[in-house]
Amino acid sequence: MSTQSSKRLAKTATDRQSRKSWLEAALQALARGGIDRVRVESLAKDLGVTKGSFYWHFKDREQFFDEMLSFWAEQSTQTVITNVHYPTDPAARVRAVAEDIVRRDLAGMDPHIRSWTQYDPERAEIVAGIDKIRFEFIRGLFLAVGFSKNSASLRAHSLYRYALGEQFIPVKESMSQRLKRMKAHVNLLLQQ
Amino acid sequence: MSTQSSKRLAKTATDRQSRKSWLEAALQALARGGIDRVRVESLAKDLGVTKGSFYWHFKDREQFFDEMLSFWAEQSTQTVITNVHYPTDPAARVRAVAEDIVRRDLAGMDPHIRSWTQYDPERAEIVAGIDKIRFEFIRGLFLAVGFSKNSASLRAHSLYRYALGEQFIPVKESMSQRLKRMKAHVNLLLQQ
DNA sequence: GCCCGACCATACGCACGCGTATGGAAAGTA
DNA sequence: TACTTTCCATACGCGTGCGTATGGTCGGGC
Repeated sequence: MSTQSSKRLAKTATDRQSRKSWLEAALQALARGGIDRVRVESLAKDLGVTKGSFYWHFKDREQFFDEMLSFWAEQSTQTVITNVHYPTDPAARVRAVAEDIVRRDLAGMDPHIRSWTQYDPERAEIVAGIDKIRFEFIRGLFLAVGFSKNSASLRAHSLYRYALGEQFIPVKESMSQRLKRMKAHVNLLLQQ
Repeated sequence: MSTQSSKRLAKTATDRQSRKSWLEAALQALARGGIDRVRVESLAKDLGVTKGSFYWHFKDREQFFDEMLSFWAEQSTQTVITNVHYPTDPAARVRAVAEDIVRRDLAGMDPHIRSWTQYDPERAEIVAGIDKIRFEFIRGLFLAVGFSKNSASLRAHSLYRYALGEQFIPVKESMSQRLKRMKAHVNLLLQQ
């Protein structure tokens, strides 16, 4: 029984791959049309298979949604915090991270994830956890610059909320414009 | 034929009232569960009537959605810009408006409207129009303080995006906390 | 008192999409 | 080669919710 369950947990490589392709297709669909467009038969069509595959890999749509959120959370925190070969100068680090946020967010999933999970308390809680992690990371950057705890919190809030707000503005703007504004905004935050 | 059409346009008072009650119920439902929960039979139940009423007042769900958006846009721009007996001192005006934004947004429809219209280009365009109006209003406030065109634009962007980002943070925070942070943020923007 | 139009109730057809049941191919295992 | 496991295809039942068709009620003009 223990061997059985362990074998059950240790999925094969193709299994993982197939699951992953479902999740990736789902996030793409989410970004294009919201959670309402994430439908198993539609995704199956995109992947060139049928529902049979879906219900082999996943229990049902709800559990699939949970995995979507985990999938996003994982690759989201990774790209933000870990993958950093940023400058050592504290102020320069802030600028570099801010630029990265703009760049990542343009093709980002954040607004779609939020628009979706907003009405589901449990999932909203998970997103709030991600927010907290990111916030603390940014706050640490400002602390390193030399701001007081309160000042650093305030500036981290300003930066994070600015980035969030930026995502929900559906203006057709070039990335350079957004980058330019973000730089100016960061300049304000780094003052004094 | 002209009398007929004019009579068709001039709805009765109860007619208007009934339509309005449908729209108000719809916005409430939108705020609670997103556009997916805005369903005619559900709204009918809330209003204590049946679908018959809905399809008497509105053509179909899509047209009803259009009216929802118009309804929100109208009362949204009104409360933001027109209804102002704000201080005359420019800087004080900025602070007063910023506070009002926080207060209004806590019970606001903005995130729900955005989460909904985001995936519909035509409706997103309408929301973008509202954004523009608000932005210009805020920009005018900073111009009145004495900032240059560029500086005023930047600061208006920062303020508006901050407010937007704030709406999408589902943290259980008291209004006083949010107000406090907003004040601090505005202080940053009013510097120099 | 009759009629007409405004307003809503009731009942139905229909599409869409979820989940399930079952079959089948292909690859591994003995 | 027989048997099992993995993975997907096919077909169906079923609920939900939209739109429509039709009937009913009630007040206001003539």
